[in-house]
Amino acid sequence: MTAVPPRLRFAPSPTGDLHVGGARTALFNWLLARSTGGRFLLRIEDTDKARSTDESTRAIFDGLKWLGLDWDEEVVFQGANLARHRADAERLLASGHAYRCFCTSAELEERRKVAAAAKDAFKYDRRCDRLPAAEVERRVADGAPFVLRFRVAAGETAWEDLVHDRVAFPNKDIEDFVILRSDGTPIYNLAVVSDDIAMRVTLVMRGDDHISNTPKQILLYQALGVPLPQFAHLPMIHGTDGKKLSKRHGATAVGDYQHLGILPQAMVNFLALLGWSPGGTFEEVMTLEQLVAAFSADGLLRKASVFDPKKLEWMNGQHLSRIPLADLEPRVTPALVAAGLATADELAARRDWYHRLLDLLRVRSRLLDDIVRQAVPFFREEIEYDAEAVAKQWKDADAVRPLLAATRETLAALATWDAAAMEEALRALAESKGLAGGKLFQPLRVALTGLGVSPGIFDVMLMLGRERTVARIARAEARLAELVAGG
RNA sequence: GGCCCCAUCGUCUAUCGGUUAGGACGGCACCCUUUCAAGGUGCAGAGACGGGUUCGAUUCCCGUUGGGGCUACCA
Repeated sequence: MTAVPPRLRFAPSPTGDLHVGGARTALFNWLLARSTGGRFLLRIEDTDKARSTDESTRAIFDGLKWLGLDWDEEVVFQGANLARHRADAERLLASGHAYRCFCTSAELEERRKVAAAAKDAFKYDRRCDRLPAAEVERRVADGAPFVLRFRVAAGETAWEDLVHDRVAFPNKDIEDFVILRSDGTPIYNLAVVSDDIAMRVTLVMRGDDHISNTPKQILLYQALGVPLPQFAHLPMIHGTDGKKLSKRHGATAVGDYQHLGILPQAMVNFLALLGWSPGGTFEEVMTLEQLVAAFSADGLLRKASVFDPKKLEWMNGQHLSRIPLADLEPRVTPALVAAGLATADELAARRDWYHRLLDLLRVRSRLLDDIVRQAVPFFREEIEYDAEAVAKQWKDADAVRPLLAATRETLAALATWDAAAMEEALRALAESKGLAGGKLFQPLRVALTGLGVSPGIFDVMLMLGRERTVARIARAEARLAELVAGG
């Protein structure tokens, strides 16, 4: 690793939501900064005014904040640095590293088409670089529009990549790329280099789809007389079909996962293990703090990985069960409120009860929504009976009804309302009827929750309280009577 | 087409020349058990292919194949 703490940056263009690929890039930059005492900077690359939007910028901020990735200095908006970009381009022109090109995009496109038809690789032929000085002056005087192209010298451009080791490009394969548009605005590679220099970025870590940009940027650094940063190119994240992650793979924005009920802790943990490994055998479920402690550029992998939603859900279930209740509560409360089950005030008023409920439900949940769904019978006064559960557990209504009645009476007569007392009395009741415990507990579960699935039956009754428990059983008896009557 | 990157179970990965190729997710089975989860145990499942180098290659080199990325006056 670098001797001095590195300065890293995440530089997305605000042309859409923060995607998981971008989030992973941001995460690795952040992780490396936090684990080395370096700095993590954020730059919004909004030089493409046509595609950049404020909503996108906001989505990026929100996504990063949700993930818990904070940045260290003022956000840099690339569009604000136009003057410098332009000055750098002019400097390159003055120093002879760039030249004016009068070819129009229409002409270029035509030549590209011709080359494609002939199955030739198109590369700008430098015709404008061969223009006599007088001709160039004449055209400029005439007001002819021109772009600035970087003059790529012969040779080879290579660098020692932190993840790929040595990567090299023969300069003959790099065309004289445009650095300044005819309207005086900078092209990506120039803007990036100019800004990275200005921000004193020492380590550029980004997706490996940028590998082919790197030799161009290196050439720019050299022409500008500035020492090179280190480069690290991260492998891509693919969809289950092996192709680059895109809309047709379903949820790809971090916001999508937030709404699906994924915890940021799980998202970060899952993403961290895509393209990075601490090596050896290790516990996969980690907190952000543990990730920071374990992270190192040495563990960066080069192979593209497939985004597996199944594992993300498992990871989420793990975090759901492990994080402090105090951290879980603020994630669940809004969902409960949105579902109309309770108000935030009501929940706050019986916080102990609420926390006990969360503790009961989170173990059997993978997504936040699973908690909400299971919480319903604990909040609604009137429960609904799940048809499947009724069909299975209340099949023999004539037998179940008296059993429930006896259960109700037993519970109502209990000296104390605690699990041990319930269990002792109910098991005794079942035994007196010659039944296994389950034969009593299952119909009771349906009576209390309307569902075939719930936390342990004694926990359910404890959470419900004696009064509601008894009332629900009575109501179930009535419902059973209707069923027998053919209702 | 050209250039570049990549290649271990279906997926995420361990292995830094010598292992019965290990773990996790998912799948299956069993255990626990009042249901569902969680947890525990077990089973199936991988070095793309061909050449080298070496006493010995998953590991190093070359090639083939396959996959991916880039190829704009987008970023």
